[in-house]
Amino acid sequence: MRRTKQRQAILNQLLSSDGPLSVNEVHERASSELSGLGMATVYRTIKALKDEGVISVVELPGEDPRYESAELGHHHHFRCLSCEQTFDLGACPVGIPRGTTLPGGYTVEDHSLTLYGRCAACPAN
Amino acid sequence: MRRTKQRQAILNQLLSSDGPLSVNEVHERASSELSGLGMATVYRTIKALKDEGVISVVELPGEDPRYESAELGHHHHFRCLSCEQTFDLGACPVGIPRGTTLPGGYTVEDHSLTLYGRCAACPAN
DNA sequence: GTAGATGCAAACGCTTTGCCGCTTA
DNA sequence: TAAGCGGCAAAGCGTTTGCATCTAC
Repeated sequence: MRRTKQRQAILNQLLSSDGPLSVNEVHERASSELSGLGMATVYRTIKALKDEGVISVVELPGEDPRYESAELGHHHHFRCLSCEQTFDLGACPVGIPRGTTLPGGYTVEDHSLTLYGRCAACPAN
Repeated sequence: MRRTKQRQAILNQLLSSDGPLSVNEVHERASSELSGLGMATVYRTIKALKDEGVISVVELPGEDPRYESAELGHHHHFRCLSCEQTFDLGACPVGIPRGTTLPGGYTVEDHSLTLYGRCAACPAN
């Protein structure tokens, strides 16, 4: 994979963010670093980075897919209802180990949790 | 709202399912009850039922929106990785009350949890 | 009889693809 | 200098809308 200024800008944004970014967010932020950046390039580059395993997809309920470094392990996300930014969280508060069987015969292999509320920068009202 | 056979069929499917249904799933199932049912009708009817508060939207990560009876209270969903059906779950295993503040200053108001695995009807391999 | 509902097809918005000139190694 | 990459514009695809016809009330 070639090292171009477009890819540099896109990867910069993805790796320096404190939460996963959508295609639009990447485009906005990377454009301010490199104006004229095309949308198609962002789509193609994100796809390539994903295929190479550099970034991974974060799917949140009702949101466009977001992308973040693939280095991060199992973690969940917090979405601020005020500023609509999405942040990474550390701890996992879900006490359901792999292999647990729930009433109804559902065997759990994985889970996805998203928390909603207000981030530190957004006042309570 | 008028009582037509199309709406009857659509509502039937939504209320009798044991999990939320996507627009496509509603269309498939309702079509078998009433062939010739148009996609636009399904979209329009679902929108109307939602606006009236009869059904509510269920957004799962990476999935098209699904719809289910609005009567159901706070609950979560289980997605079978084998048959790709989505089921309602009863208990909520997330021990984070509203108002909890997490490290980083995130104040939690709500959450969304989806479990993945195998349903009772799908053998382990 | 009439307002509202349906089905078809066109419009729409976002993502992907084709093409060709430009750039990196 | 040659394969890869970027930008533009066209193609795709799922959802929404306009319109004429039909139907529940």
